[in-house]
Amino acid sequence: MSNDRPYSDALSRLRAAGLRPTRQRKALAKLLFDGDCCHVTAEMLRAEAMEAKIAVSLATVYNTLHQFTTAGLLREIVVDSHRSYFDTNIGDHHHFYFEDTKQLEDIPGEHVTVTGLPAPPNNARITSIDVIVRVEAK
Amino acid sequence: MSNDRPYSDALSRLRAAGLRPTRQRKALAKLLFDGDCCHVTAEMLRAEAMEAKIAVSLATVYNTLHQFTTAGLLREIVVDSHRSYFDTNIGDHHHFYFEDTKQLEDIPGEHVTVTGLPAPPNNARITSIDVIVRVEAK
DNA sequence: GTGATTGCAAATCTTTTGCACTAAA
DNA sequence: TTTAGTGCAAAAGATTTGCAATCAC
Repeated sequence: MSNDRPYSDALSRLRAAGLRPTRQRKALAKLLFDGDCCHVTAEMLRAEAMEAKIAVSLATVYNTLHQFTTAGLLREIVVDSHRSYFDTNIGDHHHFYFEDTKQLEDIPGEHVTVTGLPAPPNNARITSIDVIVRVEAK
Repeated sequence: MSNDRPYSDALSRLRAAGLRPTRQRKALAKLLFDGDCCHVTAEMLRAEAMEAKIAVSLATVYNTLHQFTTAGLLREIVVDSHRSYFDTNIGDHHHFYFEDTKQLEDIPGEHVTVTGLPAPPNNARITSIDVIVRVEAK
């Protein structure tokens, strides 16, 4: 519990996920999990990396985001047909989406309940229930 | 209430929306609103049109879908970051999304209720609340 | 006739892929 | 050393745009 061990944290997340901790993955994990931004697109993460003087190609950013998502470290949020958002908050929650600014904001999941849903057709299994509240500036 | 006046219906929808009833728009409106398919992508509608021997360019299909959406005749459903779906059902309802087959199915809205939502931040106004239930074959 | 609409092809944007190169283990 | 991971540039989709030709009114 020292004042500075974000790096080892990113490292342990990678190890736990069985992902080889390469320079790029460690750097991106650090940006994602130690940063304050929890909703990112590939382009945004790429920009953050460049700003932090970390050399990562866009292809690697995409690969990494998907690997992290598959590993359960990230969650993909679908709110815009042209852009993929990834969320570092993998707990149960929903989203406000500001259509003007294209920004996402978490809605804690504990209190949100969806009632009245019918059973899925042809005994399909529910993967997830996403609630997107689209808002615009008044 | 004769047995066949789908055409005039499509026509009146266009007129009501203030859209000039061109050959393409009438044909697409007919396919959309008289057809039994209520969730389409641009590609799907294009294919339907070609099958019906209606010459429409893909660009016009896109333009038309957006014009119809803006006019309130269609609603865009965001469930997949790589494809835009348009829904001819503009009433209050939600969706099942079959991730395997990439198919949408309506969930009537009357009985579905979302409770526990906080008020939107910075007094933003709610545009819509979308509930997507993602399912996969068992 | 005149302005809206269309078609086509090119442009754009996001995301994926192939493959030679590099780096973990 | 061996295998996974990376970068780049090219490919692939989906969607849009520019502009001349065409159509509705």
